[in-house]
Amino acid sequence: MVRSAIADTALEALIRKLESTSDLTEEERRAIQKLPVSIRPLAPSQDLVADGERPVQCGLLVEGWSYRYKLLAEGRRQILSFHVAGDTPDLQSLHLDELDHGVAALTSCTFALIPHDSLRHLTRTFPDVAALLWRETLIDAGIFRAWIAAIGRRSAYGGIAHLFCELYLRQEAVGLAADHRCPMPVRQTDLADAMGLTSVHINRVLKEMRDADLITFERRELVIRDWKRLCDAAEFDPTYLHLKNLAA
Amino acid sequence: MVRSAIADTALEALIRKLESTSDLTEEERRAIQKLPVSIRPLAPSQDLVADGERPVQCGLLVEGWSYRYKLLAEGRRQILSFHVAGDTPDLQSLHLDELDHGVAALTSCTFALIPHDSLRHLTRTFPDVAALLWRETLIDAGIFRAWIAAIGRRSAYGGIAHLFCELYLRQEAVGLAADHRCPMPVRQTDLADAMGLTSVHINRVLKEMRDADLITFERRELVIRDWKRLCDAAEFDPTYLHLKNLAA
DNA sequence: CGAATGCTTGATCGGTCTCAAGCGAAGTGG
DNA sequence: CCACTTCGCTTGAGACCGATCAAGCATTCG
Repeated sequence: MVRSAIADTALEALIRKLESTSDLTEEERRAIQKLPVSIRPLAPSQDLVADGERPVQCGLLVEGWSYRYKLLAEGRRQILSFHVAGDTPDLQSLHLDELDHGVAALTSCTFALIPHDSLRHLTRTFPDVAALLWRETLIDAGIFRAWIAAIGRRSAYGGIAHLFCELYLRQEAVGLAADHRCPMPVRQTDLADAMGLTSVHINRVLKEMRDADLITFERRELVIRDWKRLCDAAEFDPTYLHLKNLAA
Repeated sequence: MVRSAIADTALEALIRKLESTSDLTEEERRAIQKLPVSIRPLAPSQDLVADGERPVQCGLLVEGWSYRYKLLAEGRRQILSFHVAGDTPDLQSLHLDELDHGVAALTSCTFALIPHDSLRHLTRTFPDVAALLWRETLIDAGIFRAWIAAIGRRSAYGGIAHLFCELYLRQEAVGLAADHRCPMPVRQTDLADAMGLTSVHINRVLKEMRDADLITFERRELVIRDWKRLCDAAEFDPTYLHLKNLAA
């Protein structure tokens, strides 16, 4: 386990995320800060963990974007969620041995890896910290539920709008975005695999949204030109994200 | 809190479910048995909890079927999951105050309600029990992920086949099904709202599956006439259910 | 018996897919 | 510094899966 500045930064971010919901005691904070951490940089489309693996550690995303995915026959891919700094996309491996999906880097990104052993010891010692981590996985599940409704009962237009609303708010919540603009380093094929559509159709819908002056893109950044109308198009209700400060 | 035979039965079922994964100590078992429980029968399509509510208890399904759902404009409905005896469809309310979806009865059914306070006390006292309940919610999330891939990147035929595979195995795992036949009290509209399709199309696909001699229905019971071919059509991989005894 | 509910089927429509081609930007190597 | 390749975005034409609208039928239940 290498102890580095980036490791400390990662754990600070984790603490801040947990404290955004609830207070930690000094003791709990210290215990988290003392977690052993190793750093793992990933190149775009490289796997953090593959489908079927049995990880012995959890990845905390420190920088860049990653995504969860499943592969099907004939090269079909379903993206299950996108992740930004502060997320822990394989936290569930703490209690489910075998992974039912892969986690890969969307952009170049950096993970902080925390051994299961240490996390289990932490959660056994501090039930309140366990509850907070549990809560993180529950919010994750809420995001999946919203994703199901986005794909299942929304038009392509509405579903994509919903995704944009979510990704903007999640980034705003952790200080990665403001002013209705946020990083959006996804390719149109990624959007397609997220929404269960083809990239050709994604392209046409995005053009429609641009023509409607809802959004624009500026160098891998999403610019939301009319937040209210975007939310309406998405039938967006942010409850499921369980954010404290809903500035937007 | 009424103490009744059905309450004891409900908690026994919960204990059996938790023990199917891991062992409980005598003390833990006793603590669960002592949980206060009230019984709540529901008529078909009646809500256990509505979207936006802040429950102060969790429902353990004792008998019958229920489902999670979200409503959208113009009467659109997305069903997020189906539930059978032993499931706890609003367990997440233990750590997420506001519900982001409704839970309703599909058939007449019975819930055992356990106060959050008692569950919190239990999980704080017994970290291993907390871990097991946490695990339940993680499997739930895995089911959502599978559902996303079923809707997003499978044909109607494949998606419905996937749903049937899942619902059969989940029932088999808790002793509610065997011999490739299981209760399936869902109407075609329910299937439609689960898969993001119309009931008309569901009807046609079911006819196709019957014609292919994959399945039949006998009085609200699904009969799987060719498990292997059904799994193939579904591209079904049961890993995500994390079942111990995969007889099928 | 009538009403309600859910299943079935037909005809037609439309949203999304498929196949195909062209374009621009960003590397990469000579 | 300029081919050359690669990758992602864009657009068109035609096909298809699933939606919509509509009607009839069977079963259940009051």
